[in-house]
Amino acid sequence: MVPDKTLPLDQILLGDCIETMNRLPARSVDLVFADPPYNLQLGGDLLRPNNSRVDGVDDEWDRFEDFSAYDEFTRGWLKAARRILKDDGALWVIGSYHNIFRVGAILQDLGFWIMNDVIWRKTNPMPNFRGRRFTNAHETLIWCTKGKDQKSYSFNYDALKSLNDDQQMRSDWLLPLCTGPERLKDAEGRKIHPTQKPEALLYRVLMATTQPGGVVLDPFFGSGTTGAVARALGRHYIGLERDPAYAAAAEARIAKVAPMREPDIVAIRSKRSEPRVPFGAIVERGMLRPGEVLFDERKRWSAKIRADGTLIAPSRDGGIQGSIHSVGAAVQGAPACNGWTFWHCTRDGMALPIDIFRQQVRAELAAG
Amino acid sequence: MVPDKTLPLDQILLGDCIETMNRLPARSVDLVFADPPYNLQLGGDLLRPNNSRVDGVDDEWDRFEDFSAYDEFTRGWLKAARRILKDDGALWVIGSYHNIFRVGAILQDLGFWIMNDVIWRKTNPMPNFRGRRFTNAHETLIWCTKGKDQKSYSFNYDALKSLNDDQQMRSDWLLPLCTGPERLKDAEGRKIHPTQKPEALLYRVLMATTQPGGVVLDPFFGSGTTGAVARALGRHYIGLERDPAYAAAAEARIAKVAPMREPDIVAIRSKRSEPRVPFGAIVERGMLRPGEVLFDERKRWSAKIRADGTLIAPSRDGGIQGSIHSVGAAVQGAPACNGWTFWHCTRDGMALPIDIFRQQVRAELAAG
DNA sequence: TCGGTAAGTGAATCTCGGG
DNA sequence: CCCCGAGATTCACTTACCG
Repeated sequence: MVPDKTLPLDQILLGDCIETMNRLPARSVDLVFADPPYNLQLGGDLLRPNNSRVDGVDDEWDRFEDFSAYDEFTRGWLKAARRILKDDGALWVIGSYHNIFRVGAILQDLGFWIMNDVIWRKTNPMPNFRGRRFTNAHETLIWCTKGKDQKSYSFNYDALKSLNDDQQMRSDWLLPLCTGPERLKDAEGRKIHPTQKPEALLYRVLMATTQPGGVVLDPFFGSGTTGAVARALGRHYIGLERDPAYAAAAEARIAKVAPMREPDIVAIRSKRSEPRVPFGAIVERGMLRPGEVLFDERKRWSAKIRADGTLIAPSRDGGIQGSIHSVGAAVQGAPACNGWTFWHCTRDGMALPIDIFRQQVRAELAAG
Repeated sequence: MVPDKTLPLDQILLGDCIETMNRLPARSVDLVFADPPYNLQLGGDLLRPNNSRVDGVDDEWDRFEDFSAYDEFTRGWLKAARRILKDDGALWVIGSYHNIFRVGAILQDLGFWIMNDVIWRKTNPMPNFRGRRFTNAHETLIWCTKGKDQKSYSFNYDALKSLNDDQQMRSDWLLPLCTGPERLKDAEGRKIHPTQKPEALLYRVLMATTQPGGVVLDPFFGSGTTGAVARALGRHYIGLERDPAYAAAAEARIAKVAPMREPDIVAIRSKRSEPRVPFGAIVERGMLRPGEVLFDERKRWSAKIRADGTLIAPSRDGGIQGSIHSVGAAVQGAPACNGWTFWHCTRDGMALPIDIFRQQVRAELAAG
C-alpha cells in the first residue's frame, strides 16, 4: 500500500484539528482513529473511602457549554474527517456513555455506515466509590465506513481470527488500562496525559482495519498512542494536536518505538487450534513480542512469533506457518501438539513454557 | 411499596403504546423497561407513529428519511414514558448499534440522565457468517433517571453486590441468549417471537432498580419476559403490546409463573435504609459511660465521652469537641469520618468498634 | 536481595434527609 | 431554596518502603 507522498506522513501537526484536516487533500487517508473529548460534566470533588481525592478529568478541553455545543463540535470534526478519508477508508471513535450516543447518531446522520460497535472491557476499572451505580467498567468504540454501499473496506478477518486463537474476534475486548511503564510520566512522576489509551487497544484496531504502509490519521493525538502503534506495525501516522506539550511528549515517545520487521507483521491464514485463552492475547499484551523466537524444551526446533499470533518455523520449502499447535506438530512430524506446553521462551536466562502467560491471562479473566 | 390502585396492574393492554401510555396517570410507574424495534435496516418491522409503514429504500436521501422517522418514533414513546414515570422512577432501554445511539442521544435531549450504559455480553452469539465484521456479541442497555438532579432513584447496590460474589456489579454482564425450554415456541416448534430476551437479563434489571411491590411498565411487551420476571420477583407489571398473538402468548406464559415467596425476594436491607441511631442513645442506655475514653483502631488518637453524647479530644488549643464523626475527622485532619467504625472501646481487654452497640440497639428496635 | 505491608491510582456525570 | 451534618463507600494493580 503506497500512500500519497504529498501527505505530511509520520508527523505531528500543531493546531486546531478541523482547520488542519481542511488543509489536507480530500480522499487521502485510509483510517481515522479519534479519541475526542468525552464531555464528562463532572461536578465537585469525589473522595475515595480513604478520603483521598480522585484526580478527575477537569481539563479545559473537556468543557462544553451544553449538548448542542458538543454536537456542533462533533459534526465539525466528523465532516472534516469524512472529506479526507478515501472512499474505502474507515473511521473509529472511542467514547463513554457521556458522549458516544451523540457521536454515533451524528455519524449516521453524516452518512457513515456502522460496521460494529466494540466494547473495551477494562480488567481494572476504577470502582464506584459511593455505591450508587454499577462500576463503569467499559468504553465503547464505533467502527464505520463512509457509506452503506462501500464494500471494499479493509478488514483483516484472518489476522484477527489468528490473534483470537482461530476463533472469530468478538465485539467485546478485554484489555487492561494503560498503567505501569507504558504510561507516560513527567520528571515528577505525574501522568502527562489524563486519558492515555493502552497500546493493545490500538494494536487490535490497526491490525483489524489497516494494511501495512497505510495512513492513519488521529485528530486528537494526545499522548500519541496511535502513532506509536502505527510505527511499530509499519503504518504511517498523521497526528493532529492542539497542545504543544502533548505533541512534544508524543514525538519523543514515538521516536523510541522500534518498527517490527515486515515478515512479522504480514497477516496469514492459519488452521484451527484450541480455543480458550488465545495466544494472540499474549502477543497483544506484550508478554511475548513479534519477532521473538520460541524453542522446544531441548532446543531441537525453533519458531518465530508474528504479530498476528501465528508462528513461523524455518524449513526447506520456505517456512511452516500456523498456530503454536500446528507449527509444533509440523516441526516434530507429529500428528498433534499442545503448543502451550511444547514452546518455551527465555526469561532471565531460563527456559519457560509459554503456558505460564496463559495462566496469567486466565487469572485476569477469572478476576474480570 | 404500594402502587396506585387505579393502574391496570398485571395486565397486558392491546394497542399503540404511545396512545395507551397517554391514557395512564402521570407520575405513576416506578420503572419503564423498553425493548423497542431495533431498526429500519432489517426492514418490515418499523411503523411510523401514525402507523404508516416505512418503505425499505436504500438510496441516501431515503436513508436519512428512515433515520428521521425512527427518531420521531423514538421521541414519541420516550416522551410518553417520561410523563407516566414517577419523579424518582427510572427507565431502561435495550438496543444494538443500529438504533441505540439515536435512542441514547434523544434520551439526553429529553432531559433523562444516564446512570450507566450496560453491556449484555452474549456467551453464545450468532457468528458473522461472511467474515466481514467482528462477531456482534453484545447488546447495549441504557439505565437513566428523569433528570440530573434526581438523587432518590432506586438502586439496590447491596443486592447486586451479593449477586456478584460480594464485588460491585460491573457494567458488563455475561449472560447466554434465550434458548432451550425458556424460548417460547408454537405447536410446530417455531419460535413465537424473534427477539425474546432472557429472563436472567430482566432479573438483574429488576433486582437492581425496583423494589418489591413496585410497578414496571414495558411498552414493547412482546413475549412478556418483563412480566414473567416481575411476577416471579413480586413486582407489578403493565405490558403494552400491539400484536394480539404476542399478547396471548405472553399472557399464557406469565400465568404459569410461580411468584417467589416474599422472604425470598426481599433483599438484605442496605445500610442506608437502616433506622438512624443517635450516639446519644448509646450513652443514655449505659452501653458507654460519660468519661469513658475511645480510641481509633491503632490507638493513634483518643477522645472522651461526655454526658450529652459528644466527644472531646485533647489538642493544643483546649480540645476538639463535637459528634463522634466530626471529632474523628478533626483528629485525623480528614474531610470526613464515620465515627461508628472509627472509634473503639475496650471490653474484656479487646478493642471493639462502637458500631456493635448501634447494632444491638437496632436489633432491639426490630424485635420491639 | 527478598518478602511483606502500606500507599497510591485509574475518562467518575458517585449521599441524603432535615430544618 | 440552601445549608448542615450524619455517616456510607472500593477493585485491580503498581510502586514505595521497611525490616
